Amino acid sequence: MEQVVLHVDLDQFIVAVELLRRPELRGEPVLVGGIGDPTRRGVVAGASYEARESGVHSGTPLRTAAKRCPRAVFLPLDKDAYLAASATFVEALRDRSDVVEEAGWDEAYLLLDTDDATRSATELRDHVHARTGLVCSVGIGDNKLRAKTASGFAKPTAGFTDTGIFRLDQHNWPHIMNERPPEALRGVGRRTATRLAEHDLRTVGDLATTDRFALAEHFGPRTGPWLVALARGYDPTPVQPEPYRPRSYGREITFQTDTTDPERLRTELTRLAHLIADDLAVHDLLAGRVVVKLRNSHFRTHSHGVRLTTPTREPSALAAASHEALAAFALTRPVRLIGTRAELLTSTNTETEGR
DNA sequence: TCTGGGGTCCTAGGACCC
DNA sequence: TCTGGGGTCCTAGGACCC
Repeated sequence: MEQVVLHVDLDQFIVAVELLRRPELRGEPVLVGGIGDPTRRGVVAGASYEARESGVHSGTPLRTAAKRCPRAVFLPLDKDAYLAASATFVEALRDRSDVVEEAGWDEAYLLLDTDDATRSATELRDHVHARTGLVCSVGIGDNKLRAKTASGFAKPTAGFTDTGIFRLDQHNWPHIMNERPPEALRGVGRRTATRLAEHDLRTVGDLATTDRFALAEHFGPRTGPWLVALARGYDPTPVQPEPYRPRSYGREITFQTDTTDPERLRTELTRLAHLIADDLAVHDLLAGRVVVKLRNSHFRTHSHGVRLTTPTREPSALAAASHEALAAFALTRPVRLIGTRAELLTSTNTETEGR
């Protein structure tokens, strides 16, 4: 008997949910994003494997996607449909383990005691498919980081296996990972990879053999050592079965055309503040601070916050605080995006190591 | 690449205090 | 008031993820 961490990741989740109700689109390049209109501002949220062959991925601007893949079928985002599918997915996982941690709509970690991890993973895939109609990839690991990384290799597009299952542990981690770029690590993006390259750290192996304290000098007291641990495949964070507790609720919108009208900004903030107030009321929560975010026509993002004198979820109070925060901006350039976010009262945060 | 919307966490730097 | 050093708290910005 051994205990393993499984990372279960639904394949092309958003598109897969759409195909369940539009089976005639199976095999076609399908792109989901925005309101389904590629002439409007927005990005791709879900791309079918056929569409990805044309160089379109999640995050690609819709306009660009339409140029690269003129045959593509564009569909609007249907958040409620994905939430419903996600709920069924998590139920299916809970049928098989008491320790399940959701990590977004389409992925989760779970702890499993088993005599045969591969067989259990296969059985889990079948069970998820039977309950949801969706296909998933499963990573088996000795911690969350290795399980998550493994599920990436288990994907049909990764070319490692056609079983939908891959295993990473302390024994094969260096062999599989050391020659790859640091961006192969979850948590290392392009910016960090560039900074690492400036220190001649170009592979996971390079990073794994670096002195943690030397790296702390350049990347900060927590981030430096954390990066080295990541490269070695270490991850002390436990699979947390406790329900997720949000720290903030926010809303933002991108204007179809940039605006310079301050009254329009205030009106928009009022509307967004009311939506957030509804969220807080539904969850019976109070805000302690409000932060307004603006993105200008140069795509530079700035924010200003206001502390609430008394914690509240009153729409008028959240709107007033948002307007107060807005007044702190210089407003020298046309505004592309405006948003506001309510930070919840800090419920005595319990310290956990890692990230 | 004319670049959404929802989030989380970390860091630097200033204010303030002793 | 020709001014050190350490600690804490807060804010804005940035990196990253799905």
